Amino acid sequence: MNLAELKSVCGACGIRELCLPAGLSDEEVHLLDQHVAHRQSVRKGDYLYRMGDPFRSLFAVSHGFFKTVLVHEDGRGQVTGFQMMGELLGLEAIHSERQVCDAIALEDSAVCTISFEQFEELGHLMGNLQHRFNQDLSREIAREHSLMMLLGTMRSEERLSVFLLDLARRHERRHQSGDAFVLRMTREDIGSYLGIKLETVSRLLSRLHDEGVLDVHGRHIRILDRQALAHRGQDSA
Amino acid sequence: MNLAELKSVCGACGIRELCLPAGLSDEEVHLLDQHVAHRQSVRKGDYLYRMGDPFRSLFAVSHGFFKTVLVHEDGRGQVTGFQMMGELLGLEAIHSERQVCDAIALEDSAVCTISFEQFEELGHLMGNLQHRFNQDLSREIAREHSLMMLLGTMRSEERLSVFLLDLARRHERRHQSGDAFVLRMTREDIGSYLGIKLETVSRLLSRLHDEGVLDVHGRHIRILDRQALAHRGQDSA
DNA sequence: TTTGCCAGTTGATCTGGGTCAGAATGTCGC
DNA sequence: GCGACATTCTGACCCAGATCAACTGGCAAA
Repeated sequence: MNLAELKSVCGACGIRELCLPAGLSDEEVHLLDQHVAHRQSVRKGDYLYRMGDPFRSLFAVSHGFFKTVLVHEDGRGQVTGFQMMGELLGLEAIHSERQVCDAIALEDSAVCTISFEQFEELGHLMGNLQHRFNQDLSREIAREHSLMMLLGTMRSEERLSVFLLDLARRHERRHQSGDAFVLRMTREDIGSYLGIKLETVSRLLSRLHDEGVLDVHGRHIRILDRQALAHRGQDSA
Repeated sequence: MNLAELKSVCGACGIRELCLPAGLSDEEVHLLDQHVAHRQSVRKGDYLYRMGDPFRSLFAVSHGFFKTVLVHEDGRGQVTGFQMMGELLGLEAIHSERQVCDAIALEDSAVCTISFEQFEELGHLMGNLQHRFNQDLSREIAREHSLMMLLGTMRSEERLSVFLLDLARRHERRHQSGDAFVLRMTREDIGSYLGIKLETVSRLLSRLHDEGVLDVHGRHIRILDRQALAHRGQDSA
């Protein structure tokens, strides 16, 4: 890879339309490229950042898979999200000088790092970029509203169904099969995210398997009946 | 009130430092004032906006009290937040053309309306304003992470305690007593927000009253023992 | 190959909070 | 002030999911 290629990371990136540059013109992407992005790899199990680290940059997942965990002072933790390629990490820390949660790679991954200071300057030059970014932040707020609804009103089977369908949708956006995919996280991570215990996750997966809605082999999932999955929990016992 | 006063709403506003203009210079506030804000009153029980309404403006609560409710297609609803004076409404809709939840006044209230299109232009002129706004959005994301933690890991007594202490803190920021205040919302609203049933809210309030932690008379609350309240649920049975 | 260790599954039992019901209290329009 | 309706409180019972526990399988280090 030569210097020119390094200088045009975003422009040549396969997931450009899933990531920050979505909707920007070639020229704008070029500007974004030149000033603010470089790559960094993160090994499975490693922390991209930890609560309390100084906040300087946003990260875009280039490839791989992350989870973010909010750790309470008494040691209890809650998984607040899973991030796939094209998604941003660090949005929740902008208001602070410090990271407010942990970000951990669930497989060998890479991120594009964007100095937030430079990013704000760039947003100032490029109204379009700033507009997209406002939308990204807002979308994250709306996503979390939905999650609050999930945690506040749904029964456990519905929570898991919603989770699996969300994963399917996100895989499809990335031109990967939404019907068959591999879970990158443990049953415990899923449970934490959904506000249920890992045993319950396991039991629910077994049940959906037995009922022919899913094929479950460890972390390999195949969705056999999306309709059935979509209706789980909300009406049926 | 004459025209000059009307033209300088934010500059003269008592809650200026709690609201969007926080941290801006007098000149910047003047610019914000002149271009984009005017007031609108909302009666108790009225909708400020409904899901599906076109999104054009942000709202800042000038005085009064609101709740936002996310309504699921099957009719189930979840209260996603309560907004006091100085707080912004509509952030979750920026990414869309439409409002994604309902905003309802819980008492006679007033809001300052800010065209989002004009606001983005203004942010472009005023990096400082844009920076503050990024922080506001980020703070909202972090707030919702905490709420996910609450909904995902806490027992009901701890949820209610956290809720009351949060209300107390927000009253104090507004130079109102954090020890004695009036709840503007029903037990059902509180329960919806906290992911528990109204009967449980009622029982918990009665228990905290009996144990001398709170004084509860209908919606009038007095916190008698903050320490006890802060430790509820996490260790004790 | 053995050993140890997670991650996951499954069963038995328990319990916090949900559900249902009814009484008490507030609040608002007239 | 009075009637009507909404909100809150309290009790009795129930159940979804937590907890506790035993077991299985896969994989990595020795």
